[in-house]
Amino acid sequence: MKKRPQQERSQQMVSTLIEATAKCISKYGLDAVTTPKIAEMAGVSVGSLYQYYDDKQALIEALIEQNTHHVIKEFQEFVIQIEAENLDEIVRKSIQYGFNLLGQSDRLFLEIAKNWHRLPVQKMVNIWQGYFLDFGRLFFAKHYQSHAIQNLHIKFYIIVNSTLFTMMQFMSSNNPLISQDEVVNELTDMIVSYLQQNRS
Amino acid sequence: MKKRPQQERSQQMVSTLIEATAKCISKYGLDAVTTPKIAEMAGVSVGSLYQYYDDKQALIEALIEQNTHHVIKEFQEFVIQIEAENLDEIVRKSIQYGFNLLGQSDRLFLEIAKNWHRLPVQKMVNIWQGYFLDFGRLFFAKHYQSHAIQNLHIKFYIIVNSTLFTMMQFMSSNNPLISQDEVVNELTDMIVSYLQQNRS
Amino acid sequence: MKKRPQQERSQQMVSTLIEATAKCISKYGLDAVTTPKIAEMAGVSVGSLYQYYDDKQALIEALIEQNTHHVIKEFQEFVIQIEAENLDEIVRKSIQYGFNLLGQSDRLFLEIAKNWHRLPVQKMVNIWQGYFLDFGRLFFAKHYQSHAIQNLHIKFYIIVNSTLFTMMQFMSSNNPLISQDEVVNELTDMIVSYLQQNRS
Amino acid sequence: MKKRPQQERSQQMVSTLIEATAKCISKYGLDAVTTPKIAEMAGVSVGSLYQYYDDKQALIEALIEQNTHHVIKEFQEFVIQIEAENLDEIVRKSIQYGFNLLGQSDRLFLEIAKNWHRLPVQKMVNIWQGYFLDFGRLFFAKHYQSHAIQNLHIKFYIIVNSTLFTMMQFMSSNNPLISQDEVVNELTDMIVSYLQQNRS
DNA sequence: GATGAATGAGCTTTCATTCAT
DNA sequence: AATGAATGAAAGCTCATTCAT
Repeated sequence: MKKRPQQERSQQMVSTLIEATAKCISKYGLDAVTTPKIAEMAGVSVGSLYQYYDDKQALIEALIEQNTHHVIKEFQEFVIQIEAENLDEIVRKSIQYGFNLLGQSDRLFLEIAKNWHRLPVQKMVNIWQGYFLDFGRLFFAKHYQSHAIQNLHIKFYIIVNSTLFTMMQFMSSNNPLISQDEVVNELTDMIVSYLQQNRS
Repeated sequence: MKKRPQQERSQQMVSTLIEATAKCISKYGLDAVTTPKIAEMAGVSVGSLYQYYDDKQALIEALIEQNTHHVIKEFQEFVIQIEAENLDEIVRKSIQYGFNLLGQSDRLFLEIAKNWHRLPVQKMVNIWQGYFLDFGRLFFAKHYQSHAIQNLHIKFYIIVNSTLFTMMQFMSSNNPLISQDEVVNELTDMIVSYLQQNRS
Repeated sequence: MKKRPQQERSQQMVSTLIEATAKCISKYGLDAVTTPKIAEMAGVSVGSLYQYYDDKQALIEALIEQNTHHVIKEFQEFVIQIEAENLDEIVRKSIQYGFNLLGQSDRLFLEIAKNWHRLPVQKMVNIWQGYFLDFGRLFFAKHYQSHAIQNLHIKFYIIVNSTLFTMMQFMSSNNPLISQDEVVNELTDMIVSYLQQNRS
Repeated sequence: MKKRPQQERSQQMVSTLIEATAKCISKYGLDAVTTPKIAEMAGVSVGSLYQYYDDKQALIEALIEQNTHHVIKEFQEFVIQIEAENLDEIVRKSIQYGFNLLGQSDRLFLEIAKNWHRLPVQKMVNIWQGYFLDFGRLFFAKHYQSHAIQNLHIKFYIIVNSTLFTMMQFMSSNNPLISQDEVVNELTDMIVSYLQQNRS
């Protein structure tokens, strides 16, 4: 961030700008977002935008970062309250939760997901993976003490990427031959069988 | 396509343009490709480009389509000559093949993969899935006659998307903690355990 | 230059653009010249400007260069036809010629002279100095054979810079206490006495 | 100036602003100086800047004026203590002094010199000339009583402008073929021979 | 008086597309 | 059919200046 705001209304401005950016991405898609559009959506001048962010990219990154933290926090709270000792159920509910997330918030998450490689989402993915990894270790320690799982970090890398992209792809293409429930079921099956493979 | 070229000269032009587009994407990246650059690379005028394609998008679509057919054809030939009756080996070799494909061809496939959602790749994915589906049915009919696999088309939808994106993500980010072999192994494990789940 | 024009009308365009740039500098001053103004003055679109020149700076440089060559050529022709074997007269007439040059052509030369250090005028100055140097050597060889002048290149460096800037300064400030003729006289005196110093 | 500050606080502010302007010109160059940068450098708000100066230009003018007075005063003190009755030596030492001035003080004087025409330097030049004129009259009255020098004010106009610009040009361009000492020598020669011309 | 957030006209530059030749 | 010069809307960004606090 370019400037550490010193008055309260600056905080307001930062919020307004990020919110406007989110709205613009939802409305126009990431490719068509422009600084004039963001400024207009925020009801401020272009100049103001550049008082707070070095450039357009910095603004979008701020949005992503803010969102990631928000989403992960919510997801953590969600997972904690899952009352399931069963891997299948945890996975299924998590995927379900992910679909809800992608489905709400207009196209925002979808746009982010689709533009993956041009956004600083790697950071976000790493956080997610780290989180899953911790969670996974705990879970497996508790339920499958006998066997430590090999390569857990690679497995989670593969699961996270596979799942996110398949979900995103499904959401963007409105495939009429497959229902969302089916995708949830099958993804769950895939993940669970993968993790339980070699397990007695 | 604007025009169904029926003369050899036109066919030649179409080929040249598509080839030039491929080279430009490889050289500059999809974002930086411009019609003047393509025309220059092809050694023709911009005007000619627009004689054969309505717009830039149409030209890129043509490239994708042509490429898909080409790649699938090559892949089919590759699969046929795999001398393996073992699911694990088939999957492993196919993924290996995919990595080779992404790795070679300059950046072309990688650029396509990364820009997935902005390209008419759905068509391509559908073709892939159709192909896999046919292949899968044959394979399972032969080896696991006893049990028809439920939801095979969904399973392949999930496998194709999961695999392609994970591979692409791996190729674009140069993750130093994970090796390509590990990704091949784990993806293979995931797919195989998924397909063999519920199987005695 | 960005593009080697391949059609005749391109040559026309290049001329038009340079001419328009000259007019704009004359009209608005170098600081206030903008690409839209140049394009408008030329009666073409901004885009055309960028087809022929990489950027605004390149266009201005082209103008300077063209002008330098033009002016030096004219000056050479002027000097040749001075029928004077007398140093004083040659210098006086040259300065007179310079004033005429600065005085005509709207403010163009004046603006160039004033913005000296931000323009690629060094090249131009070097050309001028080289020219003067050759001329000077010939002149002194002819008239003052007995004594070679020491440090002729430095002397010309000092004379060229002193004269050009004093003239420019005089032209821009409209000093009411000094007349142009007086400046011509005194500059001539200074130069001549400088060059004839130590001479019997 | 917008406001004649009569309180000490204001005097302080004026000084601070001018000093900050000088620092900014040294640091960024005249072209890249902005009012926010000046305010920041001064440790005050932009608003305050505009409380004391109508606009950026006025502030820079104030800096120039203050500096001129300061420099001239120092120069006077310098000249007084030159113990030389010889014109050559006085001129030489003065030019030497000027080079030291341009060379020190970061880029400030150089920037001023280079941007000559956009700054209210005329006033400064006039002051210099006035000073030199007085000095010159005294000097010539003392040493060359017999002949009053004609056109002394014009001669000094020409000398001041010639010298300042040649020095500035030399400082800004780092000409590798000419040394500073040579420039000092030749300028001195030029000025001295000019002033002593027609003198027995 | 002092602040500094907000402004917005205006700059340079790009590139898909057109159309006279 | 082929050409490529010309287009111009629109992008990202800057900064002197203002004015509500």
